[in-house]
Amino acid sequence: MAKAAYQKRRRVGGRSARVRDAVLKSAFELLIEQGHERFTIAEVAARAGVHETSIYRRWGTPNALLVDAWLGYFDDAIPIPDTGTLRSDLITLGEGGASVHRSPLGQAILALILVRDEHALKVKHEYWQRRFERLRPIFDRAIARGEFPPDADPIVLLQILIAPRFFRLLVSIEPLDDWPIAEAVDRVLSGYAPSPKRTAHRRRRQ
Amino acid sequence: MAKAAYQKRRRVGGRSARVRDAVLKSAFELLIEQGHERFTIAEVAARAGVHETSIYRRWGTPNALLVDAWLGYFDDAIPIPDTGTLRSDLITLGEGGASVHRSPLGQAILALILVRDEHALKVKHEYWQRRFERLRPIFDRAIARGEFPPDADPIVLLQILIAPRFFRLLVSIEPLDDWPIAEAVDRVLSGYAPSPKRTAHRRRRQ
Amino acid sequence: MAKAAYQKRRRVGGRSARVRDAVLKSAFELLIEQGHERFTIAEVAARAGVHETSIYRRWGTPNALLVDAWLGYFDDAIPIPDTGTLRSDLITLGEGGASVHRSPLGQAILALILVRDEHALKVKHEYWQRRFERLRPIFDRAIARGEFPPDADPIVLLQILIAPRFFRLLVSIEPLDDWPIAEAVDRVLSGYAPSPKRTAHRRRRQ
Amino acid sequence: MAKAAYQKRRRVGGRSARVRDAVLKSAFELLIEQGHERFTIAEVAARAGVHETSIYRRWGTPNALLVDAWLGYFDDAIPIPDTGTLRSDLITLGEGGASVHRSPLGQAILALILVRDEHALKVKHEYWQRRFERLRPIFDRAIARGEFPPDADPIVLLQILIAPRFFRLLVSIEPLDDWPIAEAVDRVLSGYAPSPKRTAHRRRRQ
DNA sequence: GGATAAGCGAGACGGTACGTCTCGTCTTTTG
DNA sequence: CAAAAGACGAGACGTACCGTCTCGCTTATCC
Repeated sequence: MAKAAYQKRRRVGGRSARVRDAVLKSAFELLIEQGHERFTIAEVAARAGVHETSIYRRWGTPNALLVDAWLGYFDDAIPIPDTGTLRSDLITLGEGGASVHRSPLGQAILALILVRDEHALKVKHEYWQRRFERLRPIFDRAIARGEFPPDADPIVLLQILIAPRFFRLLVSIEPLDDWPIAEAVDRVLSGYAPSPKRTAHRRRRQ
Repeated sequence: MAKAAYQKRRRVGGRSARVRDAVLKSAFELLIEQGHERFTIAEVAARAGVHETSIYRRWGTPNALLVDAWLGYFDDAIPIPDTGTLRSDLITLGEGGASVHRSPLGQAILALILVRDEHALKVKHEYWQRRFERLRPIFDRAIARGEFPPDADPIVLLQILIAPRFFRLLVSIEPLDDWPIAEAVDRVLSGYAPSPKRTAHRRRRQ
Repeated sequence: MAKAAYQKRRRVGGRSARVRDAVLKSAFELLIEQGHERFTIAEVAARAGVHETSIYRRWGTPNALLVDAWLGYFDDAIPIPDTGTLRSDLITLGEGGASVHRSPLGQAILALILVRDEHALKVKHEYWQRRFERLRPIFDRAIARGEFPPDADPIVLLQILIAPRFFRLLVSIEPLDDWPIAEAVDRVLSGYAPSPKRTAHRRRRQ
Repeated sequence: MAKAAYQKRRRVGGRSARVRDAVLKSAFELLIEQGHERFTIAEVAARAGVHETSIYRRWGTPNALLVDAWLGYFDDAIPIPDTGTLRSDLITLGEGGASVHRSPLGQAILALILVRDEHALKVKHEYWQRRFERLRPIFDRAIARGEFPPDADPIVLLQILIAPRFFRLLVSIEPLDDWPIAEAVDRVLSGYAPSPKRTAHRRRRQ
């Protein structure tokens, strides 16, 4: 795994490691404090007490540094709920997401969205694949409880519920507070109710 | 109204108007061709045959120009459907959206999302408010046909259906083709079916 | 002569004259207050309550306006002395010059020196010709008193005595206070003393 | 040692030195060719084959560059004479000055006079102090020959003789050819003749 | 344990874009 | 119709940031 190789290479405490850690830490803090607009290599270097050139040598571009900082420090802020019912799990998830966006961490998320070079796109794609994978247990439990059809794609449901948050933040520019989380969950969940009439949509995603 | 006064002052065809139109046209074309990254005032000025200073005088910043160009030229690219059923209208809408994002116009839309200064945010908010207002007739007709409950907020439904497109484009970086438009419409629409069991959610939005 | 034509055109009291006077007045004040560096047409126009274009129409360039303002308002600040002896006259003259350069009016003088377009050069040349002509009576009186040889050129003497002031202000950048006015007058005047040994230099200037 | 040789090589042929030299050379040439009016950073950069930004980084303003170029390239163009008599030395000096002003180098001198920011003033003050200091040997020799009183300030005499040249160039706008160099020297020198009657003025300058 | 490779600090430079300032001209509007 | 008002063309200035390069030195690694 990447981390082991990294550990071996870095010999915790060496100068390189010190530089690397200081830069990533300063980068992430700067990202949260000032947002994407003011995220400059010069400022990161100054905060980290490191020369700009060292950053260019390692990361090459501000965006690569930004993505690296994001990856290193952005642990999944929203825990995976297990409340006993799917409806409640999904509502908890939605509320967690909204609260993250109200915290300063939200800056970092938005910042990353603005980065659209190839590397960042790849990183983000993989992040969300992992994220959805880690949410799958919610649906495994729901299926076991008979709350969710085994042949439906949970990712579609998740994206339907999660997407409006980003839509309102990024596209339509509306406050998140207005969004009726529970209503949305209920409306959408109806489409997954175990009804004899609705057997139409099978899993279409691999 | 402001527009009338402006029209009166500008005597369509005057030098100012010529400059303004040439700039906006060039700006929008550049935006579509090259995207946000390569959208520079110098290039717009060169294309429009206008001096850079004139652009700075009028718009001040590249972003302001970008927003103005977008407003002036981005007419609603997705027509408002009227196919006879709500389900069919919504699917048509979704397919229209997907096709727009596959066209070069999609560049312009993404470009605007990356602009997050105060003015741009205001413009985008207002654009989407109008957009949703103009889609309301779809639901008026559906209500008349008994396909949609009169006390539900159609905007919530619309955002649920539209948002995943942007989520996949901007956040999770997935192709739009994978998205099951019809399935999503059917799932969500179930939550609005005139069922005796589900009368819970009243309009909560003003 | 230009002045006559101007008088005819100006219609004392008309709008044009009002504009002209306001502009010249503001221009001269600005010149004295802020010096040549900050002398801009925009500022003059603002102070005079006149549109910039009006100034451009009349004067064409900032320098022309500056020269005109200088001409109109810079009356000879140093009176022509008549103290009874040539030595005393020249010392008085020198002290007058030094005191002018210590007053805000000195700004205006320096400002004009920095203007070196053709028109300004011509104006300045003529100004100094007139100035020297007006100082000639000092020497007429001195000749009558036997203090100055009738065949010497007084302008040479005047320039020798006046020039160091400008040299120190413009070239060697030294304070005027250090300059020994009386000593210089005495030293130079020795060369014009009616001595049997020195009859060499006749007038060589036309 | 290797390091010393290396240092030496680097200072002479390093990139920075190359840039610096090219810029100063181009700047001085431009100054002489085109005068102060057309002295722009862009043109200097183009001539030196250097990027404009590099000039801004080093010198900040056009004036600072101009002054630096002047300092670096304006060696004393007028040699210090030693002809055997003070009178002859001073006449030679005056003729040298006049001839410099007739050469293209005169452009550079006038250009510098127009620059009156703080730095330029300081540089010019120091330049003339040095210049006068370097002319002092003329008077040491004259004193030894009994041609100049040991207690008089030679700088006063020098300024009296040099100043008219600048006065006519800058202030009264008259040709230099008209100026009677020898007459002026003779007149002024009379004031320094070792006469028993004239013991008035002692050195007042430190 | 000494040679050697890798990385860092320091400083400049090339390059792109931005935004400002002033001058001078041109067009539009108005009295 | 002439002057006022307003916008534009032109060009220089100065700034910010990005990314590259060279050099000298320190640290880590390897034989």
